[in-house]
Amino acid sequence: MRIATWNVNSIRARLPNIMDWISTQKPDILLMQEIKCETSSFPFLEFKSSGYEVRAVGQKSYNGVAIASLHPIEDVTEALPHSSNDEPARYIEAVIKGIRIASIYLPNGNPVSTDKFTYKLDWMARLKQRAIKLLQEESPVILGGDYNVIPKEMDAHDPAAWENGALFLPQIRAAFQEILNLGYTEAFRAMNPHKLEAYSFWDYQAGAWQRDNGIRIDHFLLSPESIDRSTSCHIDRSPRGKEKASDHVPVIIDLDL
DNA sequence: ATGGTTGTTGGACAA
Repeated sequence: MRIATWNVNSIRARLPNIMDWISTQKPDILLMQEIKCETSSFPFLEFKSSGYEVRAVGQKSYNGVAIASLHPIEDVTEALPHSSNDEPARYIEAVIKGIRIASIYLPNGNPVSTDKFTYKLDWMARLKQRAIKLLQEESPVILGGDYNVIPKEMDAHDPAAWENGALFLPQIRAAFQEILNLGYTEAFRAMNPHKLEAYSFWDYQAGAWQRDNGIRIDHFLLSPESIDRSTSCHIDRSPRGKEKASDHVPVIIDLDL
């Protein structure tokens, strides 16, 4: 079982790249973030022709998350608990082959001195509550997506450039660590403890990709029941070098099921 | 310090 997460930065702008990647990697499940379209505008037919069922929750212009799967998607939840009606489209959760799996687009939180930062903290607190609830099922849980969190210094090419930002401030890293402390494992670092220059995002600006000035902010958090079944986790940076690339690349996890 | 880029849109805003 192969599961990938990818912030695609517009599903419509990225469709050829995504279809190309899917046809070679053939993930059983692909979690997507920043589809940047309303749910009704999602290119469901293109995915269906590649064998994928898709459940999406979108909105006009911004945000939006989706789950594409070769296997039946059941028991879909389209928002975090305690969301308001006008909540941005940042969370979708479902059950696939007995795995409870979520596609997460955690708020960026910048600028730090605005309500965007407090919204990020509030969102992380609500995610923690959901994570607690899901652990109680004592079954495989996989929370994948763009967390907008750089966990450690080693996860940034230039940590100093990020130290006062909402992706790396101690308060944010602590909130991320709180979720791990519940009993979740951040799969990439657990399975590649010393790997350096393993990034999942490079800004479009200032030649960040050419300089390998990246950060690792796209993560898989696994419950004990799912980390026990995982065999590897890696990042495929190759899509970042293509024409019309997203600024993020896919993170892939393989499981024995 | 500023600007550098991309996407959605048709001017900012978000990242």
